[in-house]
Amino acid sequence: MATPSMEDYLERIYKLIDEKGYARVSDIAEGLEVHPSSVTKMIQKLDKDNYLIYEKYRGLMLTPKGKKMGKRLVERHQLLENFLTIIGVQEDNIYKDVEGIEHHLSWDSITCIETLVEYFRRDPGRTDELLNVRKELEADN
Amino acid sequence: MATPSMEDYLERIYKLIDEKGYARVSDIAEGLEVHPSSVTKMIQKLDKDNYLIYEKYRGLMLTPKGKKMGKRLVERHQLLENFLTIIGVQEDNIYKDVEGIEHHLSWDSITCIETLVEYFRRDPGRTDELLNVRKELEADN
DNA sequence: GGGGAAATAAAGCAATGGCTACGCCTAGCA
DNA sequence: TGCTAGGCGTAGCCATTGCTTTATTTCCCC
Repeated sequence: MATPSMEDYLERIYKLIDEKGYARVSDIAEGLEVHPSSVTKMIQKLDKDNYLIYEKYRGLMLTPKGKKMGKRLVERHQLLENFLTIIGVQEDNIYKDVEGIEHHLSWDSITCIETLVEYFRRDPGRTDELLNVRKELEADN
Repeated sequence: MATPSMEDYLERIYKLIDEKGYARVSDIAEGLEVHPSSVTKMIQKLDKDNYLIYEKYRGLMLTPKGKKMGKRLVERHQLLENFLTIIGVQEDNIYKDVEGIEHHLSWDSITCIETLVEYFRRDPGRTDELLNVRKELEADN
């Protein structure tokens, strides 16, 4: 099983490859705000766990396993951002909260949240009603 | 700011006091599945941070700050369980997921989730509709 | 072929939390 | 009142997770 940090790296790597076609150590380091040496170490771990194939100084390639996981991680992150946005969490809190919880939810929960987001997407009136509940609760104080 | 583990202890302590009137080291240890010595250490930390007043061998008392926080933590835990239940997460996953995320959500997010839970509570038809969305999504695969 | 940017290796540190071993209190029984 | 068992406390240690620092290596391009 991947640790939270491994997931962060994998997510970042997937995104970089998706956007630029490759993932360099320095780009990964910059994105995650860590030093390059930390990246090298983690890449070696990800290689050992077969998420990617790593060749020193040459670069890396995601394995099918790594691609699949990376994709899920990126989608999961996006989903959670959408979810928090929909229910009315302030922009400033969203990023940190997603960072905090994304590694701790079962795929079962993720699926259910997906459903929930789809539920609100299908009928915007539902979001309005949610907002009404909010206003009422706020009025009660 | 309290660390995740501090929150777990505080939550447990609050619950014990609420239910039995007092919180003994051994009860806390049992509840959290740790050794008593770990409990003593953490209690000292919680005392230092003014969540409780601790007298060796005598027991402990939550301060107003500790009571307030403990209450919030217990309620937060319950809320998250309710939330996951409502959206259809399997029982077996709920406890671990709540354990995982409870320490990583801003109070803003908690409030929004509270609203969401209230939204579904007010009209059970909404839960039915959510279930319908789920069935449709499942059918699509 | 040499210089500099990028990458890697090795060692170490810091935070968090837990455990073991042992010694100390104190309630409750005799 | 005094003893003792069980609960509690202290000190020191360990593991994990990640990150940094420093020093070295490699690659690429002029």
